Amino acid sequence: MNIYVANIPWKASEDQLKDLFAQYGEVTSAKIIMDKVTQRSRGFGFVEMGDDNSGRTAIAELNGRDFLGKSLVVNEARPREERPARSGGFRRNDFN
DNA sequence: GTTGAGCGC
Repeated sequence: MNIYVANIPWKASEDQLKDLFAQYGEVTSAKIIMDKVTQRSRGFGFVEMGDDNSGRTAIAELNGRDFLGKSLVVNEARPREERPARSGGFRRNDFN
């Protein structure tokens, strides 16, 4: 279950985020997105949970909840940009 | 040492 977490305070770390979600289920991995150049916290991150049910529970319980003084925004994450290597599949002009 | 809408490489 991929979960998108926004409105994260800049003082928060991945461990705190993982610990926060671990209360509602097994957290496979927690990651806070940092800036590419300055490596500073962008204020949002992603949490992956083992159980989809626990993930939904964590979303329902942590969405809008206070976290280090900021109101968290928790939602289901969108599928990441897939990195097409050399997938022998369809091409965009195969319709011709 | 700063900032606060938004989706990661």
